Amino acid sequence: MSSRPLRAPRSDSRLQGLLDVAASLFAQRGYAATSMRDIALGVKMLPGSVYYHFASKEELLVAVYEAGVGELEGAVQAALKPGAEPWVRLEAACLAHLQTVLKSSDYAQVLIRVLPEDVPPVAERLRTLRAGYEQVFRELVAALPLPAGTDRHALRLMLLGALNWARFWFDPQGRETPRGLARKFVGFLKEAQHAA
Amino acid sequence: MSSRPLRAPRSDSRLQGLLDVAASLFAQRGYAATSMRDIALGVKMLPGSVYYHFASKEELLVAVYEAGVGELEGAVQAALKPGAEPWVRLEAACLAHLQTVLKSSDYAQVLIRVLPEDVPPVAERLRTLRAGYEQVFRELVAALPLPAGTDRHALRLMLLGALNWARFWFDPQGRETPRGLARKFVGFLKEAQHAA
DNA sequence: ATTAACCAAACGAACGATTGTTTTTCTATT
DNA sequence: AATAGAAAAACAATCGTTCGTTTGGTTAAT
Repeated sequence: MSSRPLRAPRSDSRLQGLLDVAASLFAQRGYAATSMRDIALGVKMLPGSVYYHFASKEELLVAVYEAGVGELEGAVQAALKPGAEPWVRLEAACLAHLQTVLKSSDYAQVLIRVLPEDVPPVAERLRTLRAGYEQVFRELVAALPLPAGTDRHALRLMLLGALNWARFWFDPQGRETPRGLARKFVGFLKEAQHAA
Repeated sequence: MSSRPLRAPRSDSRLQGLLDVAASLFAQRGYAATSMRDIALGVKMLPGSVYYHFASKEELLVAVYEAGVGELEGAVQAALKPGAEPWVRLEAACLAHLQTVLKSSDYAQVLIRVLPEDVPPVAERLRTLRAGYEQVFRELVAALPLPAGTDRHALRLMLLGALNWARFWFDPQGRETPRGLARKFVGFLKEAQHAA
């Protein structure tokens, strides 16, 4: 039954704008320092009206987190050429990650800025979302031709840590570019001997 | 005149306890999510009494930050043997940094958890404090025997990023140890060729 | 020795502002 | 006529902070 598909949400709905502003503020100020009023005013809504779209501040954050994972996964997948060498693929993924986090996406920045443990009621869902994304890097690192005994777990965490931390010092106006960083970071690891 | 030295501050003062609790809560929950009431209750004071010791929440954070820098600098300096090889010295510094941040010191964790930009009124002071500490790593990286053309700036930021990010995934109960991490992280970089 | 003065340290109580959220009412579109 | 979407107004709770007062120990003059 119910042959008619549910009516598509009104095209000019401000839901998207709401998410955008929330992502922007969460990314800029963090979760606790961002109020529902700030978000509402950002889309010229009244504070209470936000609750028509989201049941709580936490749920709003989860929605932003989901969009962030989506953007990151999309960017990384789009950058991965299937046939390429493992090291080239890893560098491409790092570049996509850096570009998304450092420039294009407030949503992706929230993934780095807001920690799951900051919001206990939804911490587990946030952790799951994040872990889902990081799975890509697990596979990329697993495919690397490395000396036996190399701790791939540590290598992945080192690389992701370096990438994520870049958010805190990277200056878009500066000389450093995401491309240069990705090349150097991966380059530092590439030819190491990795003695156990 | 007034030959007598000023009376020493009362030994059992609760100022230290106040700082300890503030550091612990800031490290655990972040700055915005920690209230002056939480801190005061932690030392069984009333909220207003905290203002006898610190003019504002921001100043309290600065004091914690200063103590954090002190602990980190102390730990790293103590770990550095003057004569040792550059790579050995770097690894020792990383180990000291990791141990302090991951285990012993709430104060040091605040340096990682609370970003200068989170507290605009004192952001510049926080940045200065942090930069002062990181100077040690500048020197350590500068002393490394590396191929000409290696970007030491990027190498330092990669290493520090990896170290700092460890705070977000490290599990004290797990198999990984600070010592093992320091050895692996530095090891990954040590024998790379670092093509420009 | 006694007392008056002082001062660090904290209490107790409140301030106005802001927080996340709820409820009820209105309005535009279908 | 029905409903999605937002306005309007308020709720209790909590926020950082201020202020007048009290306490207890130390110092200095009697």
